[in-house]
Amino acid sequence: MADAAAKSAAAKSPAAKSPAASSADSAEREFLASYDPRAFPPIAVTVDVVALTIRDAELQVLLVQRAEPPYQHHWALPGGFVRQLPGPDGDATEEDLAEAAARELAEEAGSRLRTQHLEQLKTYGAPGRDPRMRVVSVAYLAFAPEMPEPQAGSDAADAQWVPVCALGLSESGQRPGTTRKLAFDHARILADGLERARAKLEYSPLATAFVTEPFTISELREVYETVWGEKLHPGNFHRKVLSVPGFVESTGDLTQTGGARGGPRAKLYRGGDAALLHPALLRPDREEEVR
Amino acid sequence: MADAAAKSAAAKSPAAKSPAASSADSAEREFLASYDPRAFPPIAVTVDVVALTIRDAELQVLLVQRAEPPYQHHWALPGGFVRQLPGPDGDATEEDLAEAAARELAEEAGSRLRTQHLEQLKTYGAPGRDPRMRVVSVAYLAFAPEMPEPQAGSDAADAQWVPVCALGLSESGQRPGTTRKLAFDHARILADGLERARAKLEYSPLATAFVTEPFTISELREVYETVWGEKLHPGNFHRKVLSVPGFVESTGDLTQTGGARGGPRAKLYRGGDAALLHPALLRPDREEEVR
DNA sequence: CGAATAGTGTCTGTAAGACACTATTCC
DNA sequence: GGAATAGTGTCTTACAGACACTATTCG
Repeated sequence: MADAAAKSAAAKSPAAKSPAASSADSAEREFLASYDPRAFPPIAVTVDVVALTIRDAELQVLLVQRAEPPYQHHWALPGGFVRQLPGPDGDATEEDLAEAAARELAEEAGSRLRTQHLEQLKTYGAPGRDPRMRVVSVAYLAFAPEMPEPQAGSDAADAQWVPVCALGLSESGQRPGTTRKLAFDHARILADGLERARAKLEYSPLATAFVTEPFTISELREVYETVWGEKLHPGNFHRKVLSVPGFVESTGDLTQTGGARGGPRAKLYRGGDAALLHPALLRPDREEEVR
Repeated sequence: MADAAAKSAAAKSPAAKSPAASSADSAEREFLASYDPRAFPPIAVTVDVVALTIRDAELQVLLVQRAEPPYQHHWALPGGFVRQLPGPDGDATEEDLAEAAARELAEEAGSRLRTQHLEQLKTYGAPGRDPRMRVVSVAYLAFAPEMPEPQAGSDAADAQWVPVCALGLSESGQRPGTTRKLAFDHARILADGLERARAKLEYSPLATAFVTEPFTISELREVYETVWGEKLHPGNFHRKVLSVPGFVESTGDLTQTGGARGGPRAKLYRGGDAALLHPALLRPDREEEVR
């Protein structure tokens, strides 16, 4: 519906609203819509990424430190403009949104970051969310297994994994004046990303994106416990995971050693072929169920 | 992260990648980012709306007929550009994305359309999805109760409720060359909207957005049956709905008459205060559960 | 009256959670 | 040996779905 701009111009003059008039000047309006894109109100399109991982038994998010104002020195989600690169053949090769998100992640967190999953989260376009101009940001959500080292940004002032609990945001919405305050509306984007992640663990096999294969059922349980922030019953969790068809499949191997604090060696698994978990692993006691 | 455009320019010259260089010319880059928005690659931002209702016991979607090329005479989802209107005080009053979606709906379907629910669906930004220029479209999903008459568009060539089954798209993806082919990637957007709607009926009280209050349990069941395309067991459905706290609440009244083909008068209900259904009303036999 | 519908009762299979228990391994 | 963990068994409760049944209303 890109020609709606022409229609919107027509709407401002009441006479143009009649069906008879709408085809008379259609050629001109089409010309405007087709060949003068800069006549449109400038709206910048960016992508921002909520990249989550589990480090030190904590849920952590990748943040970069802003070098420029506004929000200079504040921490923000990695992200940036969707590009229109000149392609190898001289044509304008354009980036898909997901590609742009993956690129920003690689640029700002280093290419060592291997993301197991990248999905679109939500789009944020409230006027004034960027003080300089109208910016519509398409947010993505990424999951990564535990990375061996903190990320040194290759294209950002600084990049770090930060425990989400250190950011002082409650389940939904930001608590004011606590620790680090994120730039723009990134606290809200992060909160939405966290809620999405928590919900997706219930009915999708995404927990496996947080661990490296092969993994044990206990490692998988730690993912759930960390993301949900609740202790789960080890025995029941174990039985439940194995009862979901396609969630995990056995490798036949065992861990080399038992647990650090004792216990037998555990069987090893890799992710199965299920795209949806059935039955789902529901979060315990959700009486809240917003009324 | 709107200043990423400056960064992206810097990234093209390798020297600028070093942290030392990044603060030297920061003032200039900030100037560019702040005051020359038209220097950015032009990306148009539109909103498109998947507006669903139930008419004649069928799930129908609101479509408008395109008056201009490309896709002239094809049907498309209502939508259009996000505007930057001059406000009453001379300031530029900008539209929020949801406001833009609601406005397009009113303009193209008439203000009589009262939407009970409007939520963001997904954003579509693949290069080439509009043949004229780069267009990123934020899609919204709307639910409306049965409207008394077909909508005559106030700002579109033609607007109509169209049964989704007449559009020849399967559960996901479009079947080629069947009946009416939608413009752009709107068939995919519609398919995504349908899947979202079907899923949301399971765990949210959104079915009530398709009926007018007060309603009977049977009317509510028809919503589920129509959206899911499956017959449900009347007795079990009845008991289940009433067992979910806050889903519906009784008005104490009865229908004036029994069913058209016989049966006793039914109790009337209105929507309750639940935001989430617990337990959820899951779709029957979903063995597919994509493997 | 016959057919269709509103609403309830009952039974079965499945799943969730609580609890208990054994076997294995670390320290 | 003591403590912690892997994995299994069992019991209770809750819920989904199948089926049966009554009562009410339309034609």
